[in-house]
Amino acid sequence: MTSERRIAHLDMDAFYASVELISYPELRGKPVAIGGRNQHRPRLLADGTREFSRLKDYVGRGVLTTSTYEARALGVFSGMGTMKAAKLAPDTILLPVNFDAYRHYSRLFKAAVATITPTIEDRGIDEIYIDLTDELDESVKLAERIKQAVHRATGLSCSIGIAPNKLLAKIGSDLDKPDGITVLGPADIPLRIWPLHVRKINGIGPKAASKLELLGITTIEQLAQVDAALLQEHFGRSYAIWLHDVANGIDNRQVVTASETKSISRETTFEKDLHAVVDRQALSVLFTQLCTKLAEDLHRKGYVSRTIGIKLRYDDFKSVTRDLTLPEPTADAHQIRLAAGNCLKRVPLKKKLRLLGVKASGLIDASASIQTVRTRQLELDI
DNA sequence: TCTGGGGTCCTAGGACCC
DNA sequence: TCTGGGGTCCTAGGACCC
Repeated sequence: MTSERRIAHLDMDAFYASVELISYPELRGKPVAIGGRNQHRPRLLADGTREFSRLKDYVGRGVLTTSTYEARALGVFSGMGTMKAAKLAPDTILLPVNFDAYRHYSRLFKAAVATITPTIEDRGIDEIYIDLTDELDESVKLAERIKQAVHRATGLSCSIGIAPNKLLAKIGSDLDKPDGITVLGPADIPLRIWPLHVRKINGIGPKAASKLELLGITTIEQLAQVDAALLQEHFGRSYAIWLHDVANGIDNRQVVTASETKSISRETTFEKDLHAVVDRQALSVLFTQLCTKLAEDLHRKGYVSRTIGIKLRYDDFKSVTRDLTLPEPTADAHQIRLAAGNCLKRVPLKKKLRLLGVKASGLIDASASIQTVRTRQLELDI
């Protein structure tokens, strides 16, 4: 017999923006957007007050990472081009991203949750899943305790959804934001899940959603009731089965508490598009810098990599990748640069480029790798 | 004034080996 | 000489997520 699971999804409220407000409390209640580079760091004036950049001060490429709820009310959202946001709401305060601070608060809130309950799955910097099945307390009580612990540790609020699986818990945490608690059971599927747009399902992105829309499907209810054969025609067997399951609230994924890093990468979008021939010198310098940073990342995290890859994005936004598996794993900047250079030779370079990236995959624990090298050395000696 | 950076997972074809 | 599957590795691209 299987007992009903109890899964929570915890999502920090406007996380990056909320962390910034800890440093700049005078911005509380104002529209604030996060994005862009360091020249938009606030300046301390002689009278002790701070002067902030505004969206209208921004020039160049880039998107907003997030915004406060006040900015969202003006139509300024994460992922939006900064220039576009500036047109909509020119006087919105602009702050540069400060990932070190976000990582710090991320560690704090996760540690706080861990003092309440141990089975936690990391889902990035600002969200986690928690398996509460073995906890004794009632769900709302538990959620309140977790929220209190997070608030004590960080001063920040979060929203929590509790449901029989990850899919519903994730949808639930979004239903009462910010600072909410939502508990969903099977009976809530037709009442509270089916009226929602299919995009609320984690795993249905823009492409799948617009394909569904062409079939006349926009709500989860319509997806739940569509003929299975029609879905298979348009999406292939396994994705069609998955769509049908999630529309009916079915999701058997476990909460996974440990996972291994699969790849590490560095990429950069240029201020202006560059051409492989005309801007050869500048590109080469950037390319080497990326490889050096990647090598540092590998060293710091204790990995060596068997497969080095590159990514290019052209001015028409199309991208290509190439990769190369090496005979021996490496974390050496020069080796990485050589391999990446070889990859670059296999790519068309007529169009202008807007992005260049380098990636290390096939990661092996560096200390384990030393062992295999020693073993091989011994075999050679024999 | 379009569209960042760092990830994961899936699919699919070809090489190669048994 | 021709004809098989199966399994694994490598590569490329794409969708999606935070």
